Amino acid sequence: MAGPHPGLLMFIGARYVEQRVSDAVLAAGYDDLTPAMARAAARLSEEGIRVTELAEQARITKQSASALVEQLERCRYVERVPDPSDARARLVVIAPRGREVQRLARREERAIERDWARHLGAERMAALQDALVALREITDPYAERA
Amino acid sequence: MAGPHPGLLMFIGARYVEQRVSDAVLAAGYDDLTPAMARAAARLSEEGIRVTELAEQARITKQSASALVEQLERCRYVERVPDPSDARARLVVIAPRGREVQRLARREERAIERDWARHLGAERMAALQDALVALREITDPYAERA
DNA sequence: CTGATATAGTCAGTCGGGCTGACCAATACG
DNA sequence: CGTATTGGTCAGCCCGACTGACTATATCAG
Repeated sequence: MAGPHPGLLMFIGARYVEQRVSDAVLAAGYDDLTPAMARAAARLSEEGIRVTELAEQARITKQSASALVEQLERCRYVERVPDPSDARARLVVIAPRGREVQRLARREERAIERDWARHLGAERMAALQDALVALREITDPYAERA
Repeated sequence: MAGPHPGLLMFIGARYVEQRVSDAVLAAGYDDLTPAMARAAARLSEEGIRVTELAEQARITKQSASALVEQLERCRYVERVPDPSDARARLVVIAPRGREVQRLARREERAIERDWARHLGAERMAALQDALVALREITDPYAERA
């Protein structure tokens, strides 16, 4: 009776979202963005961030983060500028091309939410969101930012 | 207001489950099981399955599946026996050592469910499960088995 | 001030786990 | 039968993680 484990169901849902967003981005002609690049780029803004900090947030090594940023730079999704407050560091800043993709991705995410709400009904959708947020308190104690 | 996207929240939850189960398995001394091997092994039973079929279910190529089965066999988690109904094929069958790990993993999953239920309360937990199952209808139309 | 330590980042090398393409062996079928 | 299909392997590639060793700058204690 138990049915599939909620962890598996969440995995399926998460995979669906990633696939659909990635398809939308690809369909819009951004064919040089790998999933790993996209995941890193999602955390960038005009503000700028250091490679080390990015690595911590994404929970990868700074070497991996550095490699991803390099690719992103080559494809003109980001730029690297010197950090005025520390000569050792450089800030990774989102570039216009990167912003476009971020906007696109967010639009697709909103579309997914609408689809889900339509399928579940507003009430169950709210309950889902509520439970997921509450669960995060114990599954992600170190609070990664959205 | 919008809050984090449900897809991201599901990703966090799924990652938590995978990590915790994998930790439990490791702590029990099964240190030669990689995540990919474990994912493949989860789909095996005494019944036996062909590599090609396993590949389809896991959505990887038969070459990848074949490599994983080879590793699993080397570590004595599975055995390969000839398929009596087709001389080309061989059946991948779970071995005793593999069964042990499966039992261990299921036990940990149940523990996670208890923890989650305690944190959310029975009602919200049920609502979560309900919504996730319903959502699967549109996020996994080709119905992968648990 | 200076020397020790910490921090930002890179270089080099490894590994796991996906992928494609080419291929072999057995089976099924017109 | 001969041809197409199917189960599976072999070979080679690539991406994205990892560790370890290193440079350059910053910071802090004495």
